[in-house]
Amino acid sequence: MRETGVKDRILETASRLFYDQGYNQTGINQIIDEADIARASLYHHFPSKTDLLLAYLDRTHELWFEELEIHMRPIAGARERLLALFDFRVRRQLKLKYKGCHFNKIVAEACEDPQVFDRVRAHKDRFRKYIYDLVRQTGHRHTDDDTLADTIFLLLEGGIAMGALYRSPEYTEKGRRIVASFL
Amino acid sequence: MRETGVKDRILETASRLFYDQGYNQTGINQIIDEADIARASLYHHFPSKTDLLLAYLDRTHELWFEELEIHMRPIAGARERLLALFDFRVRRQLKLKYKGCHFNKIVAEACEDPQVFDRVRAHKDRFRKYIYDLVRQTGHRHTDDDTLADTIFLLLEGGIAMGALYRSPEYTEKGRRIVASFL
DNA sequence: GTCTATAAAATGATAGAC
DNA sequence: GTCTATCATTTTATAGAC
Repeated sequence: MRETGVKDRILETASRLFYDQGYNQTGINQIIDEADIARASLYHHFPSKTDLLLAYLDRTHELWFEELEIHMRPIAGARERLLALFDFRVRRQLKLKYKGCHFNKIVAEACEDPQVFDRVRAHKDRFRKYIYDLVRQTGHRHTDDDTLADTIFLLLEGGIAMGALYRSPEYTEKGRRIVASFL
Repeated sequence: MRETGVKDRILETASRLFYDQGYNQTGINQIIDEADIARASLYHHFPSKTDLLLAYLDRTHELWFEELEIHMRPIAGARERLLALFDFRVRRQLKLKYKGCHFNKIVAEACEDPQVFDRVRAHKDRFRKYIYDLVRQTGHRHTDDDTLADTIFLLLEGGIAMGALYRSPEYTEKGRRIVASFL
């Protein structure tokens, strides 16, 4: 069993469990069992559970934007691309069974660790910038360039949160229709 | 020490800790210590930690709408009342130090208990209806009565979530400005 | 109803052999 | 680097005296 294989399997298993069950409800023992690795192997690669959490956030952040790029690649036109952000989120909700935003979930678990907050903020900041750039391309040259971008961002965040509660994409879809009426 | 006094003190202490630290990160022992009651007294009034959680949700729900009523009472006019919803949320964010929505936090902690989900949905349903009723009073007799209400609801939810992340009321305030431009 | 003592299991993390 | 055995805490919950 190659080292990288083991390390990856640990991180993949931990990622799945952290998202499905919650970080605090996932014990080290369960990760060891389900990844089928030795106890000491986990602590060799990740000295503490917090290190595993930070690696989870980094990995999820990377995968998130990779999937976004794949989704957005074939879509042309700033207006259509803005609406595609909602489609991207709806598709993810379906795929992930409406368990909400990976990052907001971790913040909600009352983790006070500043390293965690920094990573989550960095993730949201980057996505917000992505929206802002698209809005500018629509030709909306009003003073409220940013207001439109903020609206889209908040509707997406609200839609994901309510999707997790109602186990439904309907709020994200409502957000899409609202934005479509603006553009 | 009267029974009701003990029971109330347990629930008050648990409520504070569940919100500040998170439900899963709060142990029964800490509640017993900080409420300064006997171990068996807690289990007498609340047979399990889940019972305590359900009582917390019920209590928070009641207090939430009581505080909303107090905030809204002096405000006249449907438009002003709709905007006052944002002010109410901003004021709460300041008071509660930006720890987010009590109810969304519990859902995010990956509690699968249907009794929990039912209570959180009931809370959101009631607030959503509150918004819908106000929107109808504005005279907005468009087909998109509900769309406006949904917009307000989602902007509020997104604002609270981002408030918890950025420890700032700015996103809720942005939501207010967005809605003010509609009305 | 409240008390203390304790159970039974799970937690995150470490030691030392190989 | 991987293994097994184990530690010290902490977890939720119960028993039985008063």
